[in-house]
Amino acid sequence: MKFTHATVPTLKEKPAEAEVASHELLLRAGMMRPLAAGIYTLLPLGALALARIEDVVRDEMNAAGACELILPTLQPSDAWEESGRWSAYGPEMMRLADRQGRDFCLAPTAEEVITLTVARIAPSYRDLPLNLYQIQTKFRDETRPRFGLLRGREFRMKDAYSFHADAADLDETYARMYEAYSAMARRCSLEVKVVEAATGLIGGDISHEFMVVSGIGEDVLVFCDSCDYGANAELESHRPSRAIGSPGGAAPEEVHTPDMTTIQDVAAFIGVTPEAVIKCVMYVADGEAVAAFVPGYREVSEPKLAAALRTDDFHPLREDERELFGGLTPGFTGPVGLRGVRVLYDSELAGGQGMVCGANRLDYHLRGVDEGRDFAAEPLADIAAAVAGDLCPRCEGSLGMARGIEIGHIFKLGLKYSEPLKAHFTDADGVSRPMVMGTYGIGTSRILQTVVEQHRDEKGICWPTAVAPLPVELIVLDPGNGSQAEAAARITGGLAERSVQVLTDERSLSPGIKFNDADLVGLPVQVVLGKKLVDGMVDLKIRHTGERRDVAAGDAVGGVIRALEEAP
RNA sequence: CGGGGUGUAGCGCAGCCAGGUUAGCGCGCGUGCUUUGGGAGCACGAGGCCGCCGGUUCGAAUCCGGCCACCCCGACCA
Repeated sequence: MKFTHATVPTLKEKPAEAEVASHELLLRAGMMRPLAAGIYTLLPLGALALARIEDVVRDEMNAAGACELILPTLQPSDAWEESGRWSAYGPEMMRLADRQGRDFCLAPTAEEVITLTVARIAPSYRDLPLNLYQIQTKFRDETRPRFGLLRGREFRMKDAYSFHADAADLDETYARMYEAYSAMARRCSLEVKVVEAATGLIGGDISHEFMVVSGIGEDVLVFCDSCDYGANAELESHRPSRAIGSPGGAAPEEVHTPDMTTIQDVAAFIGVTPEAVIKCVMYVADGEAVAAFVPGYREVSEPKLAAALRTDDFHPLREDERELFGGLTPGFTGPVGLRGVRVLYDSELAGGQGMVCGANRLDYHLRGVDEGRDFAAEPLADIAAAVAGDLCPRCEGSLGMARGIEIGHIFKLGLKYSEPLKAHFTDADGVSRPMVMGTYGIGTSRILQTVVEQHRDEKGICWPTAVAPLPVELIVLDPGNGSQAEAAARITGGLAERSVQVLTDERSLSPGIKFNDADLVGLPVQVVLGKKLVDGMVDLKIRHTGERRDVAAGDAVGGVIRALEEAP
């Protein structure tokens, strides 16, 4: 493939829109171009890299016994109405109407459609299990698209759906998908951590996310330093390592705390640590006032709060909603004597003694408050976020935090779709039962950018061989030189016989430009044809190490093959 | 959704505050010559609804209003 034919519009300068390295490099290396927010054209090299990644995914799915199919991307609302997600998915779904005014969406995922399809073609337990997947473009009208392909509104994803006669059979496939996903990441040279995750809009009981640890990740992860426990912060569980409260004993006493609305201020003023203060965060959930209490050194976890409240429709109290709390003031609200609002206490508050909290009176706090005696922490719920140093829920290790890029997510769905969409089968006893389902997604375009994020240096991308758009770039320094052209043809032909594709840069440009473009594009092995060819030598460069070798022109093909075998 | 920022040639930017010649610079692009092992030199040249609509003015890239697009931050921690 010629460099010019591949249209590789490299950029010398960083495009203004690129905030993260991988985004910048994909643009500068001429692999993609933006069309609108979160929507990109993949140019030939980008399309090739995506194809390599999707080949890996396809290969592992097939090896795990799944079969590929193609589902419609344009889907009628009916299916989504039946599952209840037409409304539940909200504004994130791209919706449109046809000329008759019938509602459709551009599919963000495909549980409904696959379930309806399988319901009609697999009536018997003899037809199960099934594991069907597709690799397709998906659409989600993200609140805030960003970081190039990492959070796009149009993106590529492999989505698989499995159907089983019982939960044990689902467990088996789930485990196989877990292994397949690990293998895909490995083959893409991505190091993943698997964490327990919330099931969100997809639903179901159990799910695991495949995360690439990265400072630019949008998810916060919690890990144990001694066992394999790992969880997304949105549902982690932890055991506190610090004690709350303070030495006390006496009855509650009001303290004048003018203008002290932060935990820090109040704790310092009264002479206790934040561990002794009860933090009250005020929310409005489904139009009702909710006071969430957590230890002063922690923050409320809104994803956990949503789970505890059983609603997503809540937000922190706004100025104009104060009357819902009977005029109580943020900063001075506490559990003692609080009435007329819904309350939730973080479990850690149970049994706290000698606590400090808002007095429900402007500019006053209470100290010497004991849970049980002065107020009852009911109901208890896990609504606080973890802090580094908390203890593991499973062992004696302690928890640390990291950020991660979610590349894959697998779910045990159970009956969430098969019941409403009536995906029933007849079991061996002649009884009709809903199928037990699983769903497994992996973002291939997101992997594309994640690979770049994890494999690069100051000069450009360093593609791992397995997913490089092409394995070799051949740089012909003087394309007008007959012997160089001849050698280029011979080497390209020799490599083609071994199924090694070559990107040939035979542009009439100065060498520096071609060298720099080659490093920017980052194919694993570079072959340079230049002056040394007179002495029968060519240069070979290993991109990821920068190592250069002189190789006899006659052995160039062998040299490249050897170099590719060594490259990661 | 809330807040902030930016829209001027393919890319990166200046010009705008203090309105007034043919709207500039670097890179890129075209032609010619010279160059050719890490982003070459000279010469000539092409390329702009100054995001869109409206207003103010003798005159608007510049001032005012509205809209659109893109980017960033935040989504309230008391």
